[in-house]
Amino acid sequence: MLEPVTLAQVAREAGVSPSTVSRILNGTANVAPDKRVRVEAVIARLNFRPNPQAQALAGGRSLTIGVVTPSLHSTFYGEALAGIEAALNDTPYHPIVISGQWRTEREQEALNVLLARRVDAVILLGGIVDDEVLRPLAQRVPIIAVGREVQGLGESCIVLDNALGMRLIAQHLLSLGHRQFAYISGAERQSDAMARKAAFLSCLHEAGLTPPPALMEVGHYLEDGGQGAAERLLATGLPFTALVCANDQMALGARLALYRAGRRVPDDVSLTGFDDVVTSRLMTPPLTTVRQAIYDIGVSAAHEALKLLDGQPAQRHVFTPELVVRDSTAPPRRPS
Amino acid sequence: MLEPVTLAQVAREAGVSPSTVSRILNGTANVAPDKRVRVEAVIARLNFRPNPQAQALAGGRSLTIGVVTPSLHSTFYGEALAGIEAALNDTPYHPIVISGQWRTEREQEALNVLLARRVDAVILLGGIVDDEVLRPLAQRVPIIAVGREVQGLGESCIVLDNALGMRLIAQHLLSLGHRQFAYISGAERQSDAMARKAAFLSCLHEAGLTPPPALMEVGHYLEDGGQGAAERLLATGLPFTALVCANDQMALGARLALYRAGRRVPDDVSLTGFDDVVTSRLMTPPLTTVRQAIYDIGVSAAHEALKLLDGQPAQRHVFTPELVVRDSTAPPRRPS
DNA sequence: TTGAAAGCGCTAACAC
DNA sequence: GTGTTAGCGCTTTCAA
Repeated sequence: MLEPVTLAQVAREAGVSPSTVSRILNGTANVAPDKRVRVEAVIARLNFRPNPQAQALAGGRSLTIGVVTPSLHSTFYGEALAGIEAALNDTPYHPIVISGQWRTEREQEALNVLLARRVDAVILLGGIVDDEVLRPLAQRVPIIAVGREVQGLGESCIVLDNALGMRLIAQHLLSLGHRQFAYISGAERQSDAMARKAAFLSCLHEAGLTPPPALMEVGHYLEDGGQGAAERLLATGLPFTALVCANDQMALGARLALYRAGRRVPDDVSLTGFDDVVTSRLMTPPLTTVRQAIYDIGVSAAHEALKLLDGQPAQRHVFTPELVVRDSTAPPRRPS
Repeated sequence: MLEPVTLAQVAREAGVSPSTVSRILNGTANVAPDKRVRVEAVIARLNFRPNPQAQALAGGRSLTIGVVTPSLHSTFYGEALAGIEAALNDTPYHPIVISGQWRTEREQEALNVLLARRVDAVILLGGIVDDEVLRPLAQRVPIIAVGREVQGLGESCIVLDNALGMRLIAQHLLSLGHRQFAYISGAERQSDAMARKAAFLSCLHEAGLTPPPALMEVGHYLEDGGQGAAERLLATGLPFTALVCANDQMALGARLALYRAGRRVPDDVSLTGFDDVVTSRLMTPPLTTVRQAIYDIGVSAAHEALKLLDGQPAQRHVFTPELVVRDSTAPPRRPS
């Protein structure tokens, strides 16, 4: 195992002091052109890269940004991670990602690990950990929350207009003539899940409709949850011509339940999602949903983190969703 | 921003020297029981966690394992990442993941960044970077290659029996009575893609069949690639009753092309994948494929990396795939 | 068994 | 502009 080159070696070879090399590396101060040229040549020749651990220790910054995601193998959060990584690409910062695996205590531990690693900032993707936990943490490190409102975190939340998104879906289905709805929600403790559900219900109320409680199910935003919920909905025997899912992943699970039950989409049941993850356009039939520019949201989150680190104030973002009509919705066969 | 607790503070509060605290932390030497108790109490009270940067600098190990993945939002590699993360969970090591975005130069850069970060080992998931690049790297840091053979890397490759997997698929379709096949392959430069293709062709030859070259397409292992390839296959006008895809993601894309073309699955065309990613059982119809325990492969990769770091020799793993028959395959309607 | 002291590779005052 | 000098928080000889 070859030993890595150090800054001291570079300095020696170039006949300058370590500080000069450091200054050139960081642009901290002016350096005479001839020395700069000499040093840069040596750096290139030796293929020198500064040791980030040493930089972190000496500089008090670790040049890393911690990211907590509920899951590493989620189509949805995966896109956000890709956006974050891309946005950090041309900066000295690097993301370090830990998953909370949809469990509160794991998420807590993930945050602790990141703190121990002395990350310079934290980006929290969704997540189920309590606001109470986050607030004290925000005293130790700048936090950007994505897809959730954290009371007391001020402007550093990046959210989607969930109510608008769900209204677009509901109005689309209502205008197709649907009157009998079933709904699969995310978990109670997730603020965006509650926002979507509330918007759905209020839209229906405005149209003079109230879905029976038995047709309001919970699927925890996961594929399996959506499948189970759809199975329970079908088992009620209650009629519905449209099945509204609070995210695309649950719609995918629900699709399987409908397939197994022999219900055709959209002929027998119209199906909708929320998020427009990459795989939704590949479903059979392609899914009508609401586009949440999750990759861009990831990019924004990274930018906000960088701004915070640069001493600038964070700026609240509210992304606007967009209806994407595909083949999974159609007028009900027998309008009731 | 509260200042983190340091080892020196702990030592002072407990009335011992820093070295003693360090020894307790690392189990490096025996410590008198009473001091140990006192120190541990202080650690707990102050919620002290050692600074990993400082540990890295002083100890010469960064306690991180670099992971290079082609993509952060891939159902397939996402599972592997989850496996790696889980396996490292109860160790002092942490993964740091960088994506190569399916581009050689990015992958190279990812490896360089990880080296600069002084990772203690590297796990390379698939990837398209040349073996030539990997071999010198292996001198600087232990490397585990997953899903590809790297000549010269010795035992530290974890692979799947691709030939067996493809044989299972081909034999399944042949036994259903299919005689007219189309095939969508991964890229030329990926050794596993070539292994699967070779196995497919040899299986067909044994059955006395040779698919026309126009029905052998390339889809680069991605959804869009599969869709495009399937569109080109359909455009040839040549008949085929079974469409074999070298991975599930391409099968998903191909499914959309078939849907758009009005070809029913499996009535008009039987469709198969490879990998059994989590979403394949959720396709409409659920996909017949070959299961590659990718999560477990991730776990193994992490274990091998830990063994290497522990000075033990790596051990070559060859995982055995398993046929998973679902609804996307059926006998051809008009056996030709 | 324990403490003192040196040093990991770098940055940042501080002088010159 | 540039070099010298202290550390950053930890581990690890080396003595005691």
